[in-house]
Amino acid sequence: MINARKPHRSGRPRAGEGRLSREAILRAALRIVDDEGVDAMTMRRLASTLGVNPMSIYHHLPNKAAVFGGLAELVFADLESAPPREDVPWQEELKAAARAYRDALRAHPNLALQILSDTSAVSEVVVTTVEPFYRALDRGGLASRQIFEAVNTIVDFIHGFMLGETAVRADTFELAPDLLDRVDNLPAGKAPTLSRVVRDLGREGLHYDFDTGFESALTVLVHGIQKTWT
Amino acid sequence: MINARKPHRSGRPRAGEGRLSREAILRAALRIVDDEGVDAMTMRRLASTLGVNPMSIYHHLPNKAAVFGGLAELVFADLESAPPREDVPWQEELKAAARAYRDALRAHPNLALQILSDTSAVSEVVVTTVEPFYRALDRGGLASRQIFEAVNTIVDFIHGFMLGETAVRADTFELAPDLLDRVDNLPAGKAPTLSRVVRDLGREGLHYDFDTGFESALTVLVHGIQKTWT
DNA sequence: ACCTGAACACCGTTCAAGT
DNA sequence: ACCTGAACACCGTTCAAGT
Repeated sequence: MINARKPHRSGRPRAGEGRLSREAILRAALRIVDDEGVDAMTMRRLASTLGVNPMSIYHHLPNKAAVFGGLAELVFADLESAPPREDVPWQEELKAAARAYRDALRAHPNLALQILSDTSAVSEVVVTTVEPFYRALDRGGLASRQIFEAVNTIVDFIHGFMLGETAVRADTFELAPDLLDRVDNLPAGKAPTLSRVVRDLGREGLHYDFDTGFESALTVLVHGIQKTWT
Repeated sequence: MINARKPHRSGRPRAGEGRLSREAILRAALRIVDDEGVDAMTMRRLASTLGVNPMSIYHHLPNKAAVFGGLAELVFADLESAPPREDVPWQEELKAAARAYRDALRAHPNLALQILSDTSAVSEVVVTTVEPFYRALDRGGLASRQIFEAVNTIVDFIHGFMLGETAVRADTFELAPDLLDRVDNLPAGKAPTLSRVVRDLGREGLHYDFDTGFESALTVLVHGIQKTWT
């Protein structure tokens, strides 16, 4: 219970004292989520951080879901300012859009899962956030329907990727101890190809690097879009 | 509180009466999740369905997270029996693996999000479940490292796709009313390409079909893998 | 209009006690 | 060994009352 202030006594806030506002509440909520994770972000905890009665929050946001919805906005707000770049091939522009999108989610790892699983938050925010993808693919000469499908594919990939990335703390993690063990403990012949691949990679020191994995996937996706639709 | 049985009186279960077991608990839990969603699946509710004291469950599973972990196993268990098929090109085998993986998750839409966001559940289960992907790509002639990256890309895509698909009830939903409205309400010039594409699609009746979107993405991914690594 | 206090209907889990 | 009952330390939210 760090940062807790005494609740006001009843009635209007004293003059000069910062009053509660949607923005102040969301800022405090984001801090809690970033520092301690989504489970720590309870309405009671949030109120205590703000030095306020739990119920006061409900005058600015209708419920807890709305708090997380507001946080989704906050996270994607950083993303809207990416400037058009016509000095690189459209393929590079597309990759840049994907990297920016990933970075926005990565800036608040504890929040990513919450955002990705909140339908209304995602759809609300994705709309205003995908323009760079659309622009790049438009420059690539794709038809509207193709642009639409391609963007969905890339965005879905990024979401799935972030699910994995934000679930793990480090940028790089050793699959070897974990994965090799598990594969070795499988009944013989259960997953022969998987076993062989994992052992092959084990030799070169099986570590997984998220940046490399992301770039590798972007290459595949861009190649695929090109081959399918240009 | 449908299906609730009277709790036993204290002591051992009467002879002949089905005793509590990990399996019976998980089956009941899956039923609750499928019927009423993850939020309804509380330990107390689960116990009441089983006609048992809430604490009895803890003798078979250490906590609530373990219950959901067990459910993840259950869902993926259906997947392990897919037979090798060498009568189709490796590209088709790869797509078939992806479709089977999606179907397994789709069979329990309410559980999908829970599974996807549970790191330990996913990693535990994915290992035994990805062999068909590995086999297909091996037949495609990719090197171990490339197989590894390609599988990660596809699986991440499927996860992201399922995030979207399971968040929405219907197989098909009309983007038009929602999306068109939202795009029209954007400040002029904010997202010109997105606006144009959405209006283009609006003309042909902008509905989104998950099956079509999934197949379209598979084509892109397979093409991309081919172009990048073969 | 904005904030508070008490209360309601829940949670997951620990712990000691029953048989 | 397996199950129970009571209790602990929480939740989100409603509602009536304060200023």
